[in-house]
Amino acid sequence: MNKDRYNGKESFEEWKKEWQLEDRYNFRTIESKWQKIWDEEKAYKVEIDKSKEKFYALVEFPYPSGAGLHVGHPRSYTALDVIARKKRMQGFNVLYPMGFDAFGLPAENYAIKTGVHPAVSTKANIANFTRQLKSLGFSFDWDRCISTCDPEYYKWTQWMFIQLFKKGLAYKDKIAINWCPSCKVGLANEEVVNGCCERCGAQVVRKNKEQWMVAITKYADRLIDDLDDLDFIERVKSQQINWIGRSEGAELDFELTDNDGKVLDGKKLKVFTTRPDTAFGVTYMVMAPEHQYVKELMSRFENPDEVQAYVEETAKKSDLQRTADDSKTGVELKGIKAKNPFNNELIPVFISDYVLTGYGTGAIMAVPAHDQRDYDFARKFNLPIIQVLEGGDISEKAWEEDGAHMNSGFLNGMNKEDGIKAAIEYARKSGFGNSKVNYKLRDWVFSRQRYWGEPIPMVYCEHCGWQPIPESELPLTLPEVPDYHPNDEGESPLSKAGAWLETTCPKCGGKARRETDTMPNWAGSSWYFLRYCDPHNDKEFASKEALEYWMPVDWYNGGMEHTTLHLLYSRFWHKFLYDCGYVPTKEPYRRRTSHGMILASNGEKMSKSRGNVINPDDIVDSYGADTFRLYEMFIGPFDQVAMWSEESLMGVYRFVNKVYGLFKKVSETEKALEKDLRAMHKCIKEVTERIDQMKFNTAVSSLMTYVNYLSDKEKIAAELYETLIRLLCPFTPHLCEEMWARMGHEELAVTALWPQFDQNLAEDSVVTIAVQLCGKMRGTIEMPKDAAREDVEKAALSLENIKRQTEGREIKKVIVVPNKIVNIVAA
RNA sequence: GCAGACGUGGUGGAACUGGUAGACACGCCAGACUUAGGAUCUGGUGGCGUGAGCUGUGAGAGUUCGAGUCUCUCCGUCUGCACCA
Repeated sequence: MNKDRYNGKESFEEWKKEWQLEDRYNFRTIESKWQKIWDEEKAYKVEIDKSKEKFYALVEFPYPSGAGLHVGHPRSYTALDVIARKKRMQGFNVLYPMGFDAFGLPAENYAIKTGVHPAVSTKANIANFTRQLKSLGFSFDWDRCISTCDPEYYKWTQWMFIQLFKKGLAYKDKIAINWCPSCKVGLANEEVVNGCCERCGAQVVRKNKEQWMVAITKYADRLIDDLDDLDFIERVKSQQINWIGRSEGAELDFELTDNDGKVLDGKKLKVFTTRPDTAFGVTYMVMAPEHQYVKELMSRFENPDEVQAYVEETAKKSDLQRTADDSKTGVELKGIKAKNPFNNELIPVFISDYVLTGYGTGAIMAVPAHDQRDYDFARKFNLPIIQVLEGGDISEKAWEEDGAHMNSGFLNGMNKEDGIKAAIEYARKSGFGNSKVNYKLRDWVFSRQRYWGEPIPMVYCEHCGWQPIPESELPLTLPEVPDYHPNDEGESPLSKAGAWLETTCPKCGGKARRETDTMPNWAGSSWYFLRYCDPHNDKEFASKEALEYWMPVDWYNGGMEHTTLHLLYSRFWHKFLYDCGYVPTKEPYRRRTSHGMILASNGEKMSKSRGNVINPDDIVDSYGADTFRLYEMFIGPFDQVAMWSEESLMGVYRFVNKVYGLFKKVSETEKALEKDLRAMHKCIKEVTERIDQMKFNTAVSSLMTYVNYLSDKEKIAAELYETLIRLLCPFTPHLCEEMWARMGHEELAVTALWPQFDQNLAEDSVVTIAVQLCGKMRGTIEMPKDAAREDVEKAALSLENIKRQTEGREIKKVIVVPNKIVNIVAA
């Protein structure tokens, strides 16, 4: 017998004497007692058990920052903890793991400031997070805890990168990347918010650098199409689709010529357009200032100085400056023309910064009559505007709606769809173009000029180029470096790692140098849910058996801010592993939900600088973990933002104490009446359904209603109270565990069975029916459930109120909605 | 500008396929009780009206026996994307 459970007493009887004297709920001793017992008995440890149905609940693992847990974290963790606990009580084999996304910039910045090695501070932070998470009583299987900065973990992240490289999906390229001059680091498109660094807010500039890239664009179509079968909340789906930005159109070649129409050999200007059918309305062409032809043709221009000046001016601008100002600027490339392949007309060519180098081909055909941007530009530079779609007035602005084609040769009279088809067909036959799909999504910039990340397991050999290190040498561990500063040239601190850098080429055995960039912290989090399935495996990242049993994740909850970052990356990464045959499912997550943020009581974001941060430790200390958990579930609709309110928290605190106090009224001899059972079954039904629907706030109000009902009673039948304890257990496990033990149960409450409801008892036997006169409420009648229509009608018409008000009026019609309403329509 | 979500008491928010608007909680008011505790308990609480009653879900119209819910127009808030050809 576990003496801990009886507060050190020898028997249940002796312990009973102790708590019978207690009046108030002492959450401090009770919560820590059960946390210790759960820990010792490994109550949440889970193994593969094929006799049971599995359920994999997942929350985004935190970055272990020095600030500790934020009140936002437990909103997500408690929600899925409630779901995991309920599923466990319903007999599922539940995997609910936790770990740490431990590589990242703050640890490195801290190291720069203090000299403390990131590994040291990260370890301390993980210990603090673990303590905090345990103090909240989450049912994580701590034996499966992982950390992305652990070499045993990042060995596999590196291994997966090598697989990407081998399949040609990881490549080194010199491109203009987003460069944060403050962090001195390259950023992925997804990390740039409004032209600024997501992390520090500095304006991002373009910088040409050799970078490791990962070809996520190869998966663009599948990342869109496979969303169809997934149970993701709509805004996640639409944001991902929007971000990938698929658009169908055509690529067309426009030959470049000199002023007299003599074709310049090999210089065809390729453009992408979604409307090839408007080609007869093209009156000029525009290239991005970065376009390679600008450099290549410079000697031909009659105004090279002007062109060069514009190119330089554009290069100096940040992306933000470039997009903030939408007035059109540009320079004509004098001395060259483009030839419209549809009508062989010669048209001028410009450079302008409204054409982006990163999208399509970096050049456009301009149709000012039907595109507002082209229209603005044409007006400013006095270029002709030719209408080719009927229906609009183009004297003031572009006509961007649909209309039959005009001034368009063989396309005249066609609608949009046919016109596009015909134009592409013509281009294809004539050999100057074809249909083409374009994406806003860019390949993933995978290099970071940083210390605290996974080393990229590649070496450069003069003879053999980039080579992956042999897989037997993994993990390639992070070397020690004299200091953690990146330099202004954008070289990683690893470039100072001395002897570590020098190695031999795995192919030719000659001299080779290691890559010094590290991976972005989205790398480790792209596959962590796979490692949870088999976290201690040193032969594979996870065994086939474990992956086949546990995958996919059944329910994944996390922040909206990760929709186009982590969530997209990890779906891609997973699909890649699937294609290689390493994972059994083509998608990692079956269901994805998202919680709303928790704001300070005045509606502002909680932040250190505003000084309005609520520390979970303080709340646990003052009110207990159960109150904290329950409050976060009661605070409002789970998917919406919520404001922290200590006063509302008090209400929940009272409720928790009330449940404790109710125990005194529980009587073994008391029998539950039918009315009691109806209240109970109704509560079971509502709580069960509402948890599944993620309506935690109303699930809690059902429990409150039931508790209010019970507290009106003199004595409470044991059955009624036990059911309450089981229903409440996922929300407030410590309290429930204690009360469950006091009810005399030897097994843990967290392993108890989830109550079932009886549909007949969950509904009322007597219903209150509203009586309306011409749609206005006049009174109510009590009727047995499913009473006959005539009886209901009769009862309604005999209501005092109705009699009085219908006197002398003709009753035209009586509408009876069973068990709901009677509407009497009178003249 | 584009896309999406939303708008309900003093406050957070309930209301399943159109069917008693305001569940549950906070706050407030009145009372009880007390070895004073973050007390607790009882009753009340959308607005107007002594009352029967009237009125009420951002504004206006419409469909319907009946609209918070459906349709249209407008106003407002939030989120995401933003010169994507």
